[in-house]
Order: sequence, then structure tokens, then C-alpha cells
Amino acid sequence: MEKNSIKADYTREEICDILRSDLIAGKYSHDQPLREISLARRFGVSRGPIRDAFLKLTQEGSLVYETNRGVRVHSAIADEERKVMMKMRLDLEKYCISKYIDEADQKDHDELEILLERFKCSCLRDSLPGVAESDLSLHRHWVARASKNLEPIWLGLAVRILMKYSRLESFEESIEEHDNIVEAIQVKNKDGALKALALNVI
Amino acid sequence: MEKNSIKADYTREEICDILRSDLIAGKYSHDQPLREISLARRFGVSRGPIRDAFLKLTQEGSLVYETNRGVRVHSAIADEERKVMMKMRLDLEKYCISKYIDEADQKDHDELEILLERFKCSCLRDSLPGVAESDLSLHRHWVARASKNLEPIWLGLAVRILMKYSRLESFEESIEEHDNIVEAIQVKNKDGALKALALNVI
DNA sequence: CCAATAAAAATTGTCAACAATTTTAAATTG
DNA sequence: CAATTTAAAATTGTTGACAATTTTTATTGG
Repeated sequence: MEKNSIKADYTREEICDILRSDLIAGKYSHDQPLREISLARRFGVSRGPIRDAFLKLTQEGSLVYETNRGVRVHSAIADEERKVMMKMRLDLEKYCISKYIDEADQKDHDELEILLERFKCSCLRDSLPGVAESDLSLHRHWVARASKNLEPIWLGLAVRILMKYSRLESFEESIEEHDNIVEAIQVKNKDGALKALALNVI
Repeated sequence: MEKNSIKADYTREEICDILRSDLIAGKYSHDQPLREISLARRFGVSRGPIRDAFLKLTQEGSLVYETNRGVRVHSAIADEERKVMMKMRLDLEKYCISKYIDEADQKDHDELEILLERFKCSCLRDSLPGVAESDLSLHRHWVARASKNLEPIWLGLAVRILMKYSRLESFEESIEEHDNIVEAIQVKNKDGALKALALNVI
């Protein structure tokens, strides 16, 4: 019944993704330490894969690591820092969407539609963890398709930005914003897509 | 005699830093795989710490990881991607220098001077690995002092940018550029520092 | 009762062994 | 000889054990 008590065997990547969406959803409070052993039990693996996931999330910036003391949730970012990050993320994602419009094929468009649908479902039915995860997946789709090089950089920005203001969003507004972005992409309207993106990201 | 045959016990962080500067210096060719066992022997540790370092460098973007196949050196970034990254890095570092000028105390300025001196020595005496490493350390100083949150993001950008064009730089020019940046910082001349930075980073 | 010290518990750091997978080399077949 | 199959080697994935460190608890002395 309880999600966390499922004892399937998870891979490193799955563990990392699950922890990331937990963090975005605010499931752990700021500065709270994460323990290797308890998470190892939760995911039914040994400490190795947990440590791997910690390292990745540390590099992304959502966790902080101190020698011999393990990791804890990063403290909240300041408004000024958030503004810098937003600007960087917007620049990056603009470039990616522009490239995506040029290069995406039918298969990409199909996947895009599925991800958009999944995001809408999450907004209507799920609670925050699901919404955060599907929002990230949707944006990640065009970023990853445009540039595998920029993807990890984008992810680090997006996660930290989401961690701060994940609570207050109006879901209906968010659905409309994403509808506008995807619609513009589908008709290859670059200007429209970039403007819609700017409204959503800032 | 040979650097790589030294068998001291290195920590995870040291291994990560050494590998990073090796990568920046172009010591490994593109798409070349890095093997856990041979590096474990080189650093006199077991595979665990090597794996940790691989994960960090993968997240930064200089290595690529594939399941059951390990890591290999990332292929070179395209010019367009590099331009996007440069813009992001410049924005980020401008914010950091501006904040650094406001907040740095005497101890910071002392450290800054030492790092600048070390960079100059590297330019005059060392080969590329040393220059890349001390260049990164110098910039990292004001970034880390201004924001621990932005530091990992900056590092990811700086490393990828350095990896592409690390061979052709003129060292004398680079010394002058960094002299100008640090001098402006020391007299708290924000405009001058930001302009000097823009000349160095772009 | 409080502070300082000492013992115990909890946690992280590292390692070596084994399992699973991939790559390379050898053998087989047409 | 080339293509396929099979066996061997190399490499990564995971685990449990033990060492080193940190944190918590218990003890002691004033």
C-alpha cells in the first residue's frame, strides 16, 4: 500500500530519478540529512547504488555533501541567484526549442504529445510529485533531443529552480502555458514557441 | 619520475580534480574509454573512489556513461553549443564577480593574489595541464565565494568550454587578461572587472 | 544540576569478492 | 576464406565486511 515500502530492485538511474522528484516535491525539509542505509533498505539494494545517486544529485545541486558526514538537502537558493539561474535556463531552453523545431521528426512529435498528455493528467489527478516529474520530463524531451551536451547543465538548473517555488503554482495556468508551447512547436512557429516558453519559465 | 606511477593514496576529490585537468588538457582522446581498474591502480585505491569520480565527471559533462559499458571521453561540442555555454557562463560569472567585489574580505583578497600568482607561474613554466588547472582554480575562487549554489553549474560549463579550445591559447595574453580582472576586483571597480571578464571569457 | 570526559552507537569510507554483462579470441561450418 | 558459433577474457554491477569518523548516550567530578 505504502509507496516507499515496495521492495523491487531499482537501478541506479531509477533511484536517482525518484529521489530527485521527491526533493523537488519538498518531501525532505531543507538541511535534512539523507541516510544511505535507510534508503538502501527502502529501494532493496545495498549502499553502493545509493551513494551513486547521492553523487549525481550533489553535482546537480539539490544535495550537499560533506566528508564523513554524508549528504543533506541543499538550503533554499536566494532570489537573486534564482533570477540568474532563470535567465540561464531560458537562454539554454530557447536555443534547444529552436533547434528542436528544425530537427524533430514525426516520432519526436508523437512522444511530445504523449508527454504533454501525461503532464496534463498529473496536473488534474496527481499531487505535486507527479506534476513536478512530468513537467521536468516534458521540458527534458526537447532539451535532450536538441543537445545531449546541454542536457545535464539544463537539468541542474531546472531542478534547483523547481525546488524553490514548487508549492504555489496554479495547475490550470501551467497546463495552458504548456499547451501553447507544444502547439507552437507542432506548427513550427519559432517566435511563438519562444514567447510561450518565456512566459512559462520566468 | 613518471607522474602517473606515484602510488600515494588519493581521496575521491583529488582523483576527480586530477582527472578533470587531464581531460581539459586533452590527455585522453575523444570517445576513448576510461577503465576503472587501471585508474584504480594508478591512484593506489580500489574501484569505488574511481567510480565516484566518474559519476561526478559524467554529471559535469566531460565523460559519457553507458550501462555496463563504463565511461568514455565526451565528443567535442559544436560551435553553436559552445556559444550558448559561453553566454551562460559569462552571465553567471558576472553576477559572481559583482557579488564578490561587494563581499570579499582581506583573507579572500590574499587568496586571490596567491591564485593569480600560481596561474602566472603555470603559464610561464608548466605545460597545458597546469595552466588549465590553475585557470580553473582562479575563476572558481570568486564563483565559489559568491555562491556555493552556482558553483557546480559554473564548473560544468567551464570544463566543457575549456575542453574544446584548450590547445591554442596564447599564454602571455591570458596573463594580461587575468591581471586586469584581478586588479579591477582589488580596487572594487565593478565595471572594469566585468569588462575585463567579458574579454577573457568570450 | 551542569560541564567535561568516556564509552557506545550510528554513520560514512574503503575494499575485495563474486555475479552479470560485454568484448575479444578461437573454433566450427559452409 | 568468410561468416557464424562458441569459448575465454576483460570489464562493469553489486554486495557484505571491516576500518575510520562522527554523533549520541552514559559516566564522572565539581
